Amino acid sequence: MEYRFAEIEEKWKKKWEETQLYRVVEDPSKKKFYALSMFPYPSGAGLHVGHPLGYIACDIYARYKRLKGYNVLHPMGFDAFGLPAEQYAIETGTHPAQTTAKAIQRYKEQLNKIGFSYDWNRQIITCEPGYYKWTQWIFLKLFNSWYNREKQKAEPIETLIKFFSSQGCTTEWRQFNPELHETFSAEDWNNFSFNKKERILQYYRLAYRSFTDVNWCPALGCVLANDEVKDGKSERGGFPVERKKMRQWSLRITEYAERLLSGLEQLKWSESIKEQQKNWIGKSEGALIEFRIKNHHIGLTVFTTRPDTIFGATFVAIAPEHDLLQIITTPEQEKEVQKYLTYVKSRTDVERQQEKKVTGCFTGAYAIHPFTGAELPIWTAEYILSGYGTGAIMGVPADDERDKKFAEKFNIPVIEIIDKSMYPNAGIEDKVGIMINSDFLNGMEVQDAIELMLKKVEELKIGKRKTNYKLRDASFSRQRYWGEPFPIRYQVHGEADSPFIDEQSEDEANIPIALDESELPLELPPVESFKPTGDGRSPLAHNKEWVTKKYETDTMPGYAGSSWYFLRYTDPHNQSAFASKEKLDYWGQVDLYIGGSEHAVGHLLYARFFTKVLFDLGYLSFDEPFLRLVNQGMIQGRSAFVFQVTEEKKFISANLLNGNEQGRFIACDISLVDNDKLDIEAFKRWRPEYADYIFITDDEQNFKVKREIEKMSKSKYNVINPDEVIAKYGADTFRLFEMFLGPIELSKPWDEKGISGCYNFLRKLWRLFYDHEGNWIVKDETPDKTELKSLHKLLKKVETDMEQLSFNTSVSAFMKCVNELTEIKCHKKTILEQLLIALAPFAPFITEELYEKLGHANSIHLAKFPQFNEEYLAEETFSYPVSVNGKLRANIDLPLDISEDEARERILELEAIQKWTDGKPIKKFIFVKGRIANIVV
RNA sequence: GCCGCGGUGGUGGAACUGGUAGACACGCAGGACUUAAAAUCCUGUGGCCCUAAAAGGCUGUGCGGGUUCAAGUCCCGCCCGCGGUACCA
Repeated sequence: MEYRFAEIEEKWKKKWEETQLYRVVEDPSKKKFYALSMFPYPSGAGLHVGHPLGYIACDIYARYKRLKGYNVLHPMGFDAFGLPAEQYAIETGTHPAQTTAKAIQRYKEQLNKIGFSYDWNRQIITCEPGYYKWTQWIFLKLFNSWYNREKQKAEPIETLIKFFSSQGCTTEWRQFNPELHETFSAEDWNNFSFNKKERILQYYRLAYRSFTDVNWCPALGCVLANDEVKDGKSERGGFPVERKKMRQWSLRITEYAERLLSGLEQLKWSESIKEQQKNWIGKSEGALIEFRIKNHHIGLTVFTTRPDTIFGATFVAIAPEHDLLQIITTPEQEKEVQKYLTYVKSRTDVERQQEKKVTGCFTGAYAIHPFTGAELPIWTAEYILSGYGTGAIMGVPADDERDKKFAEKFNIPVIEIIDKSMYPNAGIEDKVGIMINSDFLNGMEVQDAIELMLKKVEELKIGKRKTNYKLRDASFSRQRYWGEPFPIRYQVHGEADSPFIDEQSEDEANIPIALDESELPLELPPVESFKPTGDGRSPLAHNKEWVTKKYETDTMPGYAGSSWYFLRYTDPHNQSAFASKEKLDYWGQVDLYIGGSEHAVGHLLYARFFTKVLFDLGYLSFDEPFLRLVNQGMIQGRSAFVFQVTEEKKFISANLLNGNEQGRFIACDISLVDNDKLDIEAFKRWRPEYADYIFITDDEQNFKVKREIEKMSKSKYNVINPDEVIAKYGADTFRLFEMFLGPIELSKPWDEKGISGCYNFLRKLWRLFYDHEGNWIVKDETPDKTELKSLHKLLKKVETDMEQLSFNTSVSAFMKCVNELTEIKCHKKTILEQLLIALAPFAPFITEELYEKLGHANSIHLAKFPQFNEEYLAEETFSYPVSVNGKLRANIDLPLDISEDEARERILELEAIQKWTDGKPIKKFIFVKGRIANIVV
């Protein structure tokens, strides 16, 4: 009987579904394990071979854990709200719900072919009202909470209201938000109107609406979060992004900066992802220092991480957007400053990033140096960012690269303050050296000077220690249709009190009112057009009923639903809670999370934030969602190109090109290429416009294409569809091969050449059970030592590999074991049975089939993973490599339990020893038992 | 620039705490079977030298140094590649 994978896989897919083999329920008698793959966004293009890599790895581990006796939660679902489906809807008019449903169906079909052990009963789809009801519910929790800095946790907004009504708000109050610019007494508070109170509360709510700078993408007609913008362009589509002030929703993630940072320590994540999150959060410790302004009563506060360098400060610079700029600019400089501001505004973000010009303008004002009393000119410059620190700096040209350039350009004096002669390799900004020209700091090491200056500044009350973070609040509204509606309605304007938070607002100037939980889900209504309105409002504004009801017309961003989906899997059908406490407590944190590293600062940070908030509010008993994170590498495609000669109807084979030809490379579909050879006729059918072109072939009549490794994508015609691979070799081979390609973290091109090795392996395995004539050749005999050793060597290897997810080496070990068993003609049942169980996570179909043939009524996937036994691995003799001065000379078999002295005797008895040592006396005899023997002469 | 990761045969990649570098697979070469091809099986396969052959020798993990009886692995100084990030004070 031959190994007929198609039949086998069809048979078991059906059976598994019928018997609900992978259904999992909470079972307190068993230890739980939660293995999760990042759920996909189902695009119309379907899966390519790169997508399942992480899923397969996760599935192997989940299956392994199950064999090890764990109760394993291994769910799958779909991230279904988002831009691509909506862009498609705008182009075609098809409702995104339809496109999405179709794509999901396709994805599921493809996934099921690969033989995953998902419990599909737990499937979740983020765009279904049953799911997004709870996304909305969580939004309400965010809206109705504030961050208590004293207790370092989120609390219901009621506690803040209670505080205000009994204590009011003073500048001394730790929670006082300087953005508010307002203090009040308890009595004031109690007399405030509803709108006024709400306006103040907006400064504390974890989800709040404000008028702020946002990344506006005109082409997409919507706002983007910082992590959705790359190099001044939108991550999706690559459209230019502008800075714009808009009224919109944000999440106060900045309050969690410190916890998001310190929480990383305990996590088993890759260094690179942790590092990326750390950089994104961007903690830096320094000081706020106040400079008095000449002829003004106000002060100017700067942020610096180098207070020690203050004696080197020769100017002060503020951001062009700084509030004080207009106030301090002198009449003489007024014109210049206005001119400069016009210039700054004309510069787009992209321009700013590409050409970093040193520009600036003197304001005419002077700051008074707090120690020397010197008058420092105040400049405004575009290199000072309004969003970071205080938007103002003290310029120290001697010790800061940018300040130095600035001073050089505008002829500002430099005062050297640090002697770095002791550190010849130190850069200008390195925190080393001895202080000079710095009054009471002179002679000190930089590190000590920083500390002393911090103390001094606080003592003199001209500043204080301050920790700054780069992390910004997360933009949370999208002027889009295909997303979760906000459970918010606006209070109709028209009352006496001030409109809304920002005075600039012009329309629907209202206070946002949270819907009641009982009103959820607030379902997404139908609209006539999916096009953005063009005036910055979402397509929901087209829906009259929606507008009449004063609902928020923006929708939530893509990451809303994906920031908590892992919690919903624990209890996906719950109607009365996002998940029950018991189930959340049982399944707890995700033990293993596998997904792409592109989510390093987006999804992974938001998910941690949501988890922490829910933890603070008492809904969870853990505040980190993902204990261990593994990022699978990308599988790249090998794109193919044909060379077309300029202005001639001619293509030239790539191996004939010498680089002097004039022409261009045209991407060609890789399905038309076999072993770099193009099927010319097929190419002409694919691209009829080239039907009458001439193809110059090489001596062997072959037309070769140029290959290039690129990201796999439909537009590059280099996509490999897993369905095709599975049809050709079967899912088991596909799974093995994806793992065999290399470590999962590694990016590598898909090269199908090697797949035959994996396919052959399975056929060799099959041959251990059936001979060429199809006779069953498994015997019920007692295994001997060699056979046991071969098996247990494998079992041990697999077990250690599993914990490191080092699946490529495991697959190799299986190959080696099967080779060995084939060689010694081992067809013994006990050996083969254990081999199958160990292999089951990797190749679930073939192992299931053979296991049944061995006479088992139960599924192999419910078996127990065989425990390796060290005894079988023990050697009787060991072949000691004997080296002289580190150079290997011979291998000598010695009994394993031989003592060191005896071994030395035996080695020294060897005749050849004289030759090796050249007759020189032996100085030392190094004897590493079980490893090596080395003689030093 | 800064941060992180890496550099091993023709290729993908192995190598536990420093201890016989190149497991496993592909590819390639030779052989068996076959009229032939495919498939399958067997043998060989880092490079160089020597040999009729066997045996043997030298060399070899990006480059240059160092520590050690022993270095792909540790230390110092470079080079290159990938990923992230950037007027963040």
